[in-house]
Amino acid sequence: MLRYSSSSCRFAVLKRLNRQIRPVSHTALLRKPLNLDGTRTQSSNEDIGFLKSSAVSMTPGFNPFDNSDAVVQAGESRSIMNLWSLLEACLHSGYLDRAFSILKSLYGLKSHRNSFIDDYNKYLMKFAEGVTDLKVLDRKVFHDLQKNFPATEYNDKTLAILLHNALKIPTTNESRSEHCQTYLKMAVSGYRGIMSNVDILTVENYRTLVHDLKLVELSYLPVELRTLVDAADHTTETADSAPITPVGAGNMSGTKKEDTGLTLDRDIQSLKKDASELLAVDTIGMKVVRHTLLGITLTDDHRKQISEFNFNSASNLLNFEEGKENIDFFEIHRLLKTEDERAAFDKALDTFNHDRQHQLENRATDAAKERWKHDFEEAKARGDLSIQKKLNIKLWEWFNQMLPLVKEEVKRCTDIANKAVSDPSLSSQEKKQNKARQEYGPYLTLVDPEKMCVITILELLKLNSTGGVIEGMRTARAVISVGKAIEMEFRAELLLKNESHVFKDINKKSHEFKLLVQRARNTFRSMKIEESKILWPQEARAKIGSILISMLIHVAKVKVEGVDPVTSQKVEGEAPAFSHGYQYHNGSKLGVLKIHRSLVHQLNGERLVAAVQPQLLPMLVKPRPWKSWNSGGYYYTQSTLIRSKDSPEQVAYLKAVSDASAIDNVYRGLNVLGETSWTVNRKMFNIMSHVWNTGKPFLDIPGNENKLVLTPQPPRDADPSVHRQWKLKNKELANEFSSNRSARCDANYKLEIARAFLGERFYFPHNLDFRGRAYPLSPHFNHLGNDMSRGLMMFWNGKRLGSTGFKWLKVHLSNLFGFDKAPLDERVAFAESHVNDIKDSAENPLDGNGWWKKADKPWQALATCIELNEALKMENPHDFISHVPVHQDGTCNGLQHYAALGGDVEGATQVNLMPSDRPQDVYSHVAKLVVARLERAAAKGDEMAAILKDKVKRKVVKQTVMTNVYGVTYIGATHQIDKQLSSVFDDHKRSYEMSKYLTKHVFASVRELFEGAHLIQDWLGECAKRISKSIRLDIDEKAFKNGNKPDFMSSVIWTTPLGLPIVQPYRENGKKQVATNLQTVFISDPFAVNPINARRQKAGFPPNFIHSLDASHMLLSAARCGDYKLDFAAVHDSYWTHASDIDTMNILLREQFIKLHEVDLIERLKNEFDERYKNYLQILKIDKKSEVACKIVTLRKELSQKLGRQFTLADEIYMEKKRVQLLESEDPVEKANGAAMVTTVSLIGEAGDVGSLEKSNDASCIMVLAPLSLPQIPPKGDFDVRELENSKYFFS
Amino acid sequence: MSMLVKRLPELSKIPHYYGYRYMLNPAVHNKIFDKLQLHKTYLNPGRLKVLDLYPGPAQHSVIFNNRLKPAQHVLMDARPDFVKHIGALISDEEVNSSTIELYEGDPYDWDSYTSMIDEHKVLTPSIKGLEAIHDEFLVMANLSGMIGEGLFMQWLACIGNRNWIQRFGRVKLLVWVQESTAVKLLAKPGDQLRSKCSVVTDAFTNTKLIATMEGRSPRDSKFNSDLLAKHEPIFFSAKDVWMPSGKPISLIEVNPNNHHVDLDNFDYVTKHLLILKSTPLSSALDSLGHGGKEYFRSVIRDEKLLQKCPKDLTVEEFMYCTKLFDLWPFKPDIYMDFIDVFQDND
DNA sequence: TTTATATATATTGATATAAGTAATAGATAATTC
DNA sequence: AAATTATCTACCGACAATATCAATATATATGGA
Repeated sequence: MLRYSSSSCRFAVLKRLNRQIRPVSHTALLRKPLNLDGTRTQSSNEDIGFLKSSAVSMTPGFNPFDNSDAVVQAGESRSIMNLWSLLEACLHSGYLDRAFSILKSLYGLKSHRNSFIDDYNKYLMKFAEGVTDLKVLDRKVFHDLQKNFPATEYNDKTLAILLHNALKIPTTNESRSEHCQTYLKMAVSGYRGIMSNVDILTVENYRTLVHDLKLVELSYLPVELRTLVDAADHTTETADSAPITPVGAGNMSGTKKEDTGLTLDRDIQSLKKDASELLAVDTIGMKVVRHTLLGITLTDDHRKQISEFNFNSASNLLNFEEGKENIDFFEIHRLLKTEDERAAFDKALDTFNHDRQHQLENRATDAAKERWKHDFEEAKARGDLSIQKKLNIKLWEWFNQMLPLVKEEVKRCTDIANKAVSDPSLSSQEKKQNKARQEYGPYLTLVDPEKMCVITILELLKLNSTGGVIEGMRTARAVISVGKAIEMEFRAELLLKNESHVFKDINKKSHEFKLLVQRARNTFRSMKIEESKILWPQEARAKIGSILISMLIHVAKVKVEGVDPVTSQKVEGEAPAFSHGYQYHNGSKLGVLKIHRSLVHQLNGERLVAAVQPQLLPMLVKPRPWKSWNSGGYYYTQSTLIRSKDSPEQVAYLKAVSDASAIDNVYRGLNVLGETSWTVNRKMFNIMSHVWNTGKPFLDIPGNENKLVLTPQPPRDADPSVHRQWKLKNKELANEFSSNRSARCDANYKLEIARAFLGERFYFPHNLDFRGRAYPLSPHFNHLGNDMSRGLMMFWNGKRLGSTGFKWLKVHLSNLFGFDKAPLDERVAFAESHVNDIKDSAENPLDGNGWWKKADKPWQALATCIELNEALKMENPHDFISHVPVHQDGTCNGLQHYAALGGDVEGATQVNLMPSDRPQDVYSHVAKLVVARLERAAAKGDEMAAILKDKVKRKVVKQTVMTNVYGVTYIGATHQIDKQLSSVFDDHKRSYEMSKYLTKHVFASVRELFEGAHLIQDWLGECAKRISKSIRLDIDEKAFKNGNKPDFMSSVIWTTPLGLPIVQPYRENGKKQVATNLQTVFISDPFAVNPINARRQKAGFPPNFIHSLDASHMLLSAARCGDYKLDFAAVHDSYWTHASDIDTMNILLREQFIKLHEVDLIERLKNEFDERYKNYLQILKIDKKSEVACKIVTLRKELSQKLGRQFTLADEIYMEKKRVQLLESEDPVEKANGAAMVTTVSLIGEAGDVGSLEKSNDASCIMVLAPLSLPQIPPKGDFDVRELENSKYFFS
Repeated sequence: MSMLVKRLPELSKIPHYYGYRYMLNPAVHNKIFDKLQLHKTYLNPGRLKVLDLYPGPAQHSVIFNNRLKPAQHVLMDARPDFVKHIGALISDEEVNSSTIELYEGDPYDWDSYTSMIDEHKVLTPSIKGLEAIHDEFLVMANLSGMIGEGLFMQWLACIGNRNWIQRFGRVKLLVWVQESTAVKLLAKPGDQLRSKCSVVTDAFTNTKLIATMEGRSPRDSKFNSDLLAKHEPIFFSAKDVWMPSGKPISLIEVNPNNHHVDLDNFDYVTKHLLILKSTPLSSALDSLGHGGKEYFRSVIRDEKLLQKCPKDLTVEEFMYCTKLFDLWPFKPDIYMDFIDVFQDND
């Protein structure tokens, strides 16, 4: 983005984008008669995000990197991030001097000047903590702002800090009042501006200002705090409870009534704390998680709340079954009779869960440590310290040995940071070490050493057998994981601290007041947490990770057995549990951290699935709604809206549009997804867990294999090919073993998490991949998982089936069986014809004849069978309360979007965009077309066609048709088809030949069917290619370092209909070696701006664009379903809701699809491109002998002579840049100068039709710069998207 | 022989073939032949069988054939253009040799040898003992192409294993390789490029540098100057080499020795130690397995050895480490020393 | 006290590593002479 | 400016080479004015 003129404004851009470019053709008029009447026009003009957002991201003043000078920014944005994280680290570690010098560096970065005050404020806040005299503080601020950072102005936050300290530092009342008044008077945007800094001021501060000093009116306070501040005043005075309205009444007002019903006093049955209940069913694995998950239920506080509810409302329903499992909230909830009761229960559960969620996210490491300690002490008490120690005992020992080392290291770091001068007496090695400490020291001193130890141990155990290492892990992965985990912990603590700050110095008086504070906290969590945008540099992560790991390596020992090769005696000894070494892979070294075999065996034996990231489990409460690009999801675990693959560019765009609140529709959709409540399907869980415990393979659960056994080595002098086979065989065995292991591990994770969430209500916070598709944040266990995960979960809320629901449930079952290509009534009939099978499957899932196992998706089928069976047992099945999500899947969703874009009538029909009595099956249709082609060819005497023509079935072409949307290449498709055909032909060579031939026909058939779609696909590809080979005028000189061809830097950027800016992240990977304690690791610096990977940009754009559309469709549909209070979930192009709501959802999703495609998206995309990439240049080859070419050559010669050297491409670009700047100038003289200027580019511009001059193959070409021009939009077919309103099988 | 030169322009039509380069100056070949003193090994040429791999233009084959007069001389190549060329060449009366024959097979493929020797019995070398270099079998090869280095390393392993053609005895190899490969193979303790393959070369063979290409400026060879002094290779000009472009090449003579090496352990130890080639053994040994540092420090008394870096170690010292490694009760499983490549099916 | 040169140290870049090219082959980008 | 050589091969979620040394860039010290 260039900033040519300061006066350009968003409005102009908006207008440009909105203009109608594609003339409405006659056919279009015919197609869209409704366009002429007002209602339609209105609906298509309604902006769902695109217009506003694209305008923001293309305003000339906006630069993705937040500053105008692209040359500087690439370097600066990186150093800013590094300085920030270092500043943050230094401040939290209390290195104020160093922090100040960092501040100076930050001040030195001009591009950062505007937000510098925020950094200063952070510093000031810390600085003030150590100040005991207000005057000192005043002087400091004055001096800094006048002398040190004269170009900076204070803001309201600065004042809030001063105010806070004026209230904190002991002084006379007069002086205090005086100071406060002064600060208040200095307000930049009024008292409100100062008062809004709840992260600085505390409730007590507010109270003093309002009630004691009477300097501020209550109404200037943020609305959420007023009640509390008022209440704080009352309680201090009366110590008695005044009736208080709950804070954050906004979202709770509906339930206020129950609140009074649940008075908080009296008869609190203190329930016995019973730790053993947690362990009863425990296979030792997952204790950490389980403890974290379940342990929190133990506190009396929680029980109190539950029991209060129990006592008052439904005493006979609450039933703590001692010694079994956690409370089955789901069961309780399900059995409640009235809506009121449910609401009350929900509310109590919510309060309870808010607390648990808090614990879950914050106390994970402590919980693990406690577990180890507990086991250790138990063993000690028993006097059981056998050689084969239990794992936890070992871990506890390691922890205890590691801790002093870590503390020592932290101390050294602190010393060095404070001393700063290095002792000359030290050896060069020590000096080097100290230097390194200076770098990582600040990061290492942020988190409690105890926590760091626990994190290190857990991370390493978790990484066992990852990364293809047989008994261990990759070092690079390990150090970064540990570093990241430390950072995460730090950030969680920080968020926690920030949150508590406002409530810090409240005198907790009464129970009521405490509760009030509690409530306020909860609202605050979703309200006012300022997320940090700071990320630690990878380098810092790797460094502290390696420090910690090397300390663990040093202390962690295991008992080992071996055989003395001389005496053949068994020998026992002790060896490090972890060992750092290397392995080769294809001649590249790979750092590995091996775990000793005895420990690996122990880990397998104890089935420890160490610490699922406890921060990333499903949530017990509704996720924090998305409000901005980095605020939403978990409460204390920072997550960003988009999983940008280390692409600061997209983040910058996102920030801009997010700040302009242009993507609220995205948030709405995501929040609906997050609000869907789930629970574990207990029946399914029991079945699976039974199967699991047998250890035998079952469906997609692999069996339990103990250890890897390799084949024996062939004799030394066997032929080399024999040796090779042996090695291959072993690799295969290892591969099989480890993939089996990881599959089993994965299933184990799923089951353990499900176990922990039995009877719970939980939610999935979502975020987006870079194209806008939504994914749950929690890995392992979520509804995007495999059939097993999906079978394990169901909606928390139940809904009565009703007649349509009953029907849809049957259809669903039929679909799960793969019987989804028939009309709906046939699918219903299919289910009905299997009533007995359903009954048998549901009642004897494992011992019966296992009909359900034959389904495509057996686990989900079984879950559905169970529900259907229950329903059928009822007198009126329609009364059955159903929880199973029923799916509606788009048939080839990518093709559906393509067909809508391209307007192919035939294609649209085949993917069910057109109403039809029967669902169309595009794969069969393509197969038919291919056969037709082959027959024609065979008739002409083509032998291959004759052989193939009766071998082409649906299955043969399916994958290729499917992947065609993703831009599968000819060669890739050949492989796919070869896989199918290889069973037909025994000769590999021949089958490959046939595949090559057949692929051509399949491609041609698909192209024929979706002609418009393919033209669009090609067009998208061509655009991407040209864009990624275009040159920005303000290109970095460094980009020219290798010759006359610059590195291309522009990625394809577009805005989705919802306004989400997408930046394709494909760049060359810029990994570098970073030295750590253990080894150097090869990692990429996320802030490096590398040249574009043009190939991937091109190949990725068509599918990504389509995906961005289907993502938009999904989010729109989600939001709509949210409006209708449906429980909604989605897996990209499969939309889920209750059986009874399917009809509604079907209407809504069609409506949204139409809305999405009513606008000519392709045309709009072209406009956006034209706007965004205007003034970009491309390199063309044109005919040497053409007139323009001659002119250019002459000009180049002239300029070269004037310059006295070769006139380079860089010079040409620079010259053109000058011209454009002049042209866009305000000054008429400059403008005229610009117009008069002749550059090589302007010559091309004058020549007009450049395309005709293009020559690619001939030697008689010269390379010239031309303005970037994109190809014309391909013509559109006649399909009208509104047809699908009545298409039954569009989604089904 | 003059006709061979005549053939050159014709040859230049053959497309570039993955980096292979051939010396095409008869004079140089003759010089090389003189230097090799092959008659000292092959006292009875009447019983000598020669296997010539990737002969390409086969100029050297003809020259060697004429001077060595072996009983049988098999050229193995599979590249169509060269096969055609060789076919024409051996039927040319000027060549005048009844002993040269072509076996069409890919020398890269292990099966080519088994089928040629065991199945079709085209070439049946005698089996000789390990006390001396095989005196009735000679293998020549041109591995100057880009796959050449890899193939040579495998042949080296075959020398260790005594399989492949080395199962017939200690068979001498005359191999054209890229200069960089020769440098690697011949690196001595202390050299920058001392690597596993040079240790292995030292351990299994007695290898000599016979000829190498002159650098652009004379004597800026990558070879160590002591090495040049010791081997006194023949220097030839790049102009005598076809293709005109490509990397410089060298000719080495490999004489397998009668080794007694604990192959697998030796392989593991050298491989791992040489990763940290400039780290003193006292630290580097730790990367051999859990507790490596402690073990080796307890068994190696020689402090001076512990302070040496792997790149400075002699073969004997590596053997010593291997021995100690073998005696280590807690040594790691050396057969699990590979990465399980990440690959997902379907 | 200031500027120029020399030396020390940090950063960057190049190269080697292992040793069947997984069972398959064609298009296209990159590099080199 | 042509020919050889390398890369990649369907999208996303996804998950990563390293040791060593030479050469260059930057910082520090020194010396001279």
